Amino acid sequence: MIKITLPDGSVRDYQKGTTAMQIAQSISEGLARNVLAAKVNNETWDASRPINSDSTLSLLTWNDELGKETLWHSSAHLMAEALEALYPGVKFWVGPPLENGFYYDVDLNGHTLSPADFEKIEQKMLELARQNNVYVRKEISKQDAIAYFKDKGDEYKLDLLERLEDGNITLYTQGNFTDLCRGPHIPNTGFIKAAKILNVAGAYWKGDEKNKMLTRVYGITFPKDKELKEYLVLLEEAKKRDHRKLGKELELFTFSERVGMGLPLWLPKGAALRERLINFMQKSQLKAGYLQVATPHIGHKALYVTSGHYEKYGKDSFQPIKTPQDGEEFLLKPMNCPHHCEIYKSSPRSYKDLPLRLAEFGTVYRYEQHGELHGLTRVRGFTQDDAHLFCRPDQVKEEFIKVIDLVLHVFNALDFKDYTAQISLRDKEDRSKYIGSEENWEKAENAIIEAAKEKGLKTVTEYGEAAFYGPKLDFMVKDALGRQWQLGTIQVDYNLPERFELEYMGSDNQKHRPVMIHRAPFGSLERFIAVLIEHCGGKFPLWLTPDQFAVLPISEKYNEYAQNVLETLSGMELRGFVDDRNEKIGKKIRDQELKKIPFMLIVGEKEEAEQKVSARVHGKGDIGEFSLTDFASHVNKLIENDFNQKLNQ
RNA sequence: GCCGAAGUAGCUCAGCUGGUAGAGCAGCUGAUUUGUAAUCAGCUGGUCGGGGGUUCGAGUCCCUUCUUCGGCUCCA
Repeated sequence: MIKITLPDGSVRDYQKGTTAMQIAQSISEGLARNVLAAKVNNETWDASRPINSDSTLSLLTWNDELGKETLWHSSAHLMAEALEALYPGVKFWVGPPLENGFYYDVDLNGHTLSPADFEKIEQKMLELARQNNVYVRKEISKQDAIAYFKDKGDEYKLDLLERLEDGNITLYTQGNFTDLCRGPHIPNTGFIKAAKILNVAGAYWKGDEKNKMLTRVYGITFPKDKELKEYLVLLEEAKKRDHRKLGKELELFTFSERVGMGLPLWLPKGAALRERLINFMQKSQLKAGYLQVATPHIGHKALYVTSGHYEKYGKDSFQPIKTPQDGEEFLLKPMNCPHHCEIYKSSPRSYKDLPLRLAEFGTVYRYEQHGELHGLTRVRGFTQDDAHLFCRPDQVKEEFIKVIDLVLHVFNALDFKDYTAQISLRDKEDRSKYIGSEENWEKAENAIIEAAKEKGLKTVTEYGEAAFYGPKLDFMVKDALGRQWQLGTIQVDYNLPERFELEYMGSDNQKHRPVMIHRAPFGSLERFIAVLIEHCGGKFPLWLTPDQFAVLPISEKYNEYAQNVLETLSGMELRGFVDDRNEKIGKKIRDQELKKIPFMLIVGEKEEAEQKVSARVHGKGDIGEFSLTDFASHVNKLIENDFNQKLNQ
């Protein structure tokens, strides 16, 4: 007999070799019907795998992340089986589960796949699923595994096998499909009741652009058809929040082929929103002891040779601009730090001057590959809320922590709760990608790790994500469709001060080298606004929104009063406009609702007589009559409360 | 840059197997003077992304190029 400890702490005795599924059955039939996999001593196992020793056990269902993961992983196998049935000769690389669904990388062996084929694949998957085929686990010797895939002619699996240790190799078979796989899997294909192929895309084999491109087929499955329908509705809703769509609808920004791809043009409403964000940041920075500087859009090539950027990115940047007569080379600035280093150098610095915090909303230009451009989130010209802090080595941690506070202040003010703090360190394998001494990197990486720890940030650590001159703490936020983007970034840098030979006079009357911290809470204003738009679905916070109100006269007879209302409210620092089109009030309301204007102020005979407005809230409806001063204080109070509430969290 | 898909009026889209472009909204003009999510009528508007080709004839077929979309690679 073995002792099985369940999550509630209870201990039960079972026969040696009992499976999680049998244990589930012993608890309740209903539970057994929903068990997808099991966690045995903290390892995820097949529910059908015999347990041979005392263990802790939790049963995984669709409600567990790991349960979902297992179902989707098994679904990838099911899709592979369907693909193999439909397209003979396809070869398989890997097919992992994702946060939402799964994919499989396949070599279609000359076949092509397009959205028109999706339904066929879905149908095949469901047909196979209905066969309730069991996922059979089989431990196999490396030799036999190699023989199997050699016979099948699947060189990708052979490549995978090369790196696996003998004695640790398992195959899973369901129906007619056998895959090299660590598992675990759901008990049988019958758990998969709904399937949707989402899209296909190319993906380099092993993620290396020198390799062949495989076809990545994305899909998602559910244990109930209803859940698939709900998911598809959710996807549609998410698409409505896409900043590219809303940016057009709300007249925030546009692009022009003639101006050039990836070069956003800010329309008046978008520019106003941008300005407001800049003001907000400037105020926050002023309080935090920053000094505003301004530098030009180009810099001499020598500047970037010094910084190391030229060597690292010279080929992949916009190429130098030459002066007509002496052929001097200038680069569009891809970042502000070299300019700021020169500002630092413009005068001798004392230890008493530090930290020196130089801030600039600097517009920078980077050559992004054609296929990379994406709305406002990936562009070729963008504005950073950049600043560089020059400090003494003993100030690094404190300064770093202050910057974290500033970033969190900004995220809080804009209600960004769902972010990931990512510590981006060097590639463990390849150090050739970075400049600077081992010692400096050690110091910089430790500074970040310690500061993040001290602030109690929940972090994930990614190796190979550091900048070439230093490690970073990046704040990642997801867009409407779940794609993750880097917004805020903080970087500790011991290298640029060395390259620019930055110095300060210490209390010991000796020259010392300062440490630099690069930081940008928004990161890029363009990207930040993109994520902000998706985050609030175009319904911006009142303090930020381009137009806070629209005055809607009932008929043209009240246009003049409407103008007076606008002027009065504008005088009270509120923003809005008059909709004096020759339209009925219902039409005006509808249009301004669609434009997501927070307040609609309806004025007619009664309002004019009483010198009032009838206010209506976006998405809610009529909230009654206000005098103009009452309305202004109502709005200001809402803004104030909103801020206090958020910033006190 | 790579793989795949798409590009028709300012916007959203229709246009079957090739027979000389169509709707709604927006815009303009007029009527209406309106009370809480679309007043009515008329009009304007497109070298169907660009270039080349096949054909008697191309939005539709072929080639090429640009842009956009979904990913991959990259991201100072």
